[in-house]
Amino acid sequence: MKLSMIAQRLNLSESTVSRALNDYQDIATETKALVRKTAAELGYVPNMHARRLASGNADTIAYVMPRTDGQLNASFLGELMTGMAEALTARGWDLSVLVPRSLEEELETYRNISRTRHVSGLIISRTLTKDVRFQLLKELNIPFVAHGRSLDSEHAAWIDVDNAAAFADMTAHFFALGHRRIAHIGGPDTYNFAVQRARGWRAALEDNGISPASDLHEVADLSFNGGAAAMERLLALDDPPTAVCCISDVVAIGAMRALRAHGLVPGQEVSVIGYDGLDIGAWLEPPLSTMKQPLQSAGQQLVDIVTSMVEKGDAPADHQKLYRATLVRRGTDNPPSADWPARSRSKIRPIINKPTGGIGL
Amino acid sequence: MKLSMIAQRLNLSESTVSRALNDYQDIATETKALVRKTAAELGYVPNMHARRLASGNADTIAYVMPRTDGQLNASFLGELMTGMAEALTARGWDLSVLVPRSLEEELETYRNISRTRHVSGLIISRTLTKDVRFQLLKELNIPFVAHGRSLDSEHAAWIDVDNAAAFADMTAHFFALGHRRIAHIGGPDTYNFAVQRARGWRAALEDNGISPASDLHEVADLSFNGGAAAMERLLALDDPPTAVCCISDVVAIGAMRALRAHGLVPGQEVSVIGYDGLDIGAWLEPPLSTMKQPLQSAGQQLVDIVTSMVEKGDAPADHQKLYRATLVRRGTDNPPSADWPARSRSKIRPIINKPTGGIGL
DNA sequence: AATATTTCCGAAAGCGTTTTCGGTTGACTC
DNA sequence: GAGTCAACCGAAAACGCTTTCGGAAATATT
Repeated sequence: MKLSMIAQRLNLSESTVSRALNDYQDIATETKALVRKTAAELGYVPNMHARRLASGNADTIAYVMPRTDGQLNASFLGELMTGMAEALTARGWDLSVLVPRSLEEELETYRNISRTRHVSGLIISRTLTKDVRFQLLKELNIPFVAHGRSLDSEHAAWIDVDNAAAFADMTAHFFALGHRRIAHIGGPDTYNFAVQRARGWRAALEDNGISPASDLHEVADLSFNGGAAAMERLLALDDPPTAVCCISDVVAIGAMRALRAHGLVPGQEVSVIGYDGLDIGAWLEPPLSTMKQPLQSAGQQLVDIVTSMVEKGDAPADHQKLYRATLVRRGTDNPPSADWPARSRSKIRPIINKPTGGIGL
Repeated sequence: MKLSMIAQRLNLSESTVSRALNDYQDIATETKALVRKTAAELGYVPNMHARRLASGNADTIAYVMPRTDGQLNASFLGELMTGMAEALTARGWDLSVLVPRSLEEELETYRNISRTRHVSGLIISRTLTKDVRFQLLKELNIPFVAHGRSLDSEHAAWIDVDNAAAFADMTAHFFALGHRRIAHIGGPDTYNFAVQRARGWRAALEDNGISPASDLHEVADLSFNGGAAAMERLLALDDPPTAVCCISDVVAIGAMRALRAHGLVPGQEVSVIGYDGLDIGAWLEPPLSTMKQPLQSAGQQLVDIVTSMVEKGDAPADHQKLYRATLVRRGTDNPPSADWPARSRSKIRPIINKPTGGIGL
């Protein structure tokens, strides 16, 4: 089933058939209809590789998947990729997945793409505060959109959540509940969202006349263990916090475990709010409050943006979109408790049972 | 940077250069070395589309991603895809992702692939008990490997976990702990793994001289809510179980919630074991015991199999591999409690607070 | 009615590889 | 020293489509 067969069958030239199928303007409307009809009848499907070789377009978007180092909130991944795949297949494009093993490999891959152009556009994620990829991709002239901002993303296309606003809201919410010692368990500065979230927390405190104590700002690994360890450090303070803003639900869950290990109940002595809106949070004891971002359509969005850039050559900076996260109150955010930390600190026991990886049968 | 340029530079023909780079036997070793050296120097990267058009090979494996309907344990997804992507890039192949919207669309996609061959092989997942895809893909002569078996997978390539053995182990473990009323919360029969797991549970009971009571076999949605609802039904029984084998961690987590809602503690009055080995389980209260399957290398495995089938034309049935899941004891599997269900059932309160989706700020 | 425009289609040159098929060499055999 | 064989390389035909360009027919313009 090649183009030539349908040409032969209709006594037309290949080029006419090709242009008819591609909706060129210089083909008579009836001819187009005829060609399309017989193409459908014959079950013709163009050969992608031939088409791509001839046209020079790859019709492929590659998603650069972050490596699953440690606990990545991969629930996220499924939704995102579903959105991307759907939007792309609707256009007849392909979704390809790249999982570079290192930054070097990633950059090298980009150089290759710029040579062969076997990928039309890229979607990158896990943006760093200082992220060399923005510069390189711009130089290489590869259309791309980032899921998350960076210091280097000023002239790039991106969609992101307003992390600062989200954490400002979270902090203000704690303040409104009556909390005054509001801590923040953040992440490494290398992640731009970590910087932004810390900034939001700090700004909200200052807005409410509180100067952010540096000992209330913990930096954690973005993992369960990281969250638990950070919370341990907060509890060891002379004047521990009554509320904690966690950079992610995973970290918050670790923090909750640390609280329980000391005989404390999350949302009672110490309130906790996470971020990401993971479903699992609703099933914890007590259910974890969180900030939910609207990522159901993010995949679609990202695809729309990058394909538009590829096809119409849009300026990257024309595609920058900021979303707002919303608070989901579930059970771990409550007014401060009267007897904390006033009550005897001796009640704080050391960790009892650190969760292990488990014991084989 | 095309093949011709490097040919010209060396005063060789294009075909010689091509064959040198592809390691043909009829090219002198020194020539090969020379060609490769200058190719590297010039930063030559072959044009994929040209190569694929000419050779007829797509060098692409497509992963048919299950739609994220409801709570899919997507943590799984990240690891799996990472494994696949790594194994493929090591070979210079591409990973493409398909997310069909419906079964019809999926089958149609396969027919297209068989026409254009723009995908060399497939990796399918979420296999159903009765799964038409096996038959179709075989007819279409598309190399593929399944992640999970089916009634129709006899002559196909697959890797899977021994679900029956896993649930037999789980059940036997409960028995060894002293439990006699051991329930099973399973999934819809359409999923083959649900059938197998139920079978394992039943077999282990019979092996231990217990005839599986049908009211101890619940079928649930594979979701938190499904698990909770199923556990509710079990608790409403005149003679409720003392232990529950759950088809997945997600379901088990829902079940735990239902227990708590009745003032019961998982692993105390009623023991619970899940399946999937989700990390999150270790951070629940109490930590959820589970069966862990070795899926870290599953992606790699799947790729190895399907590429081997594509390249060497291996018989599908030569690639069937069964893995064993292992029990991870964490805290919800304990000997039965003396005062359950003997103690007054009146203590079982109705549900207090069903977790909600949360309330917006 | 002659010229100028459209409208529509075919010819043909790519796109950058792979792969088959011979054709030269030079080395080996007897 | 003629014949045989390997070893090595080039010519050329694909692979199936896109796209430019020019030309013929049909229509519009003067």
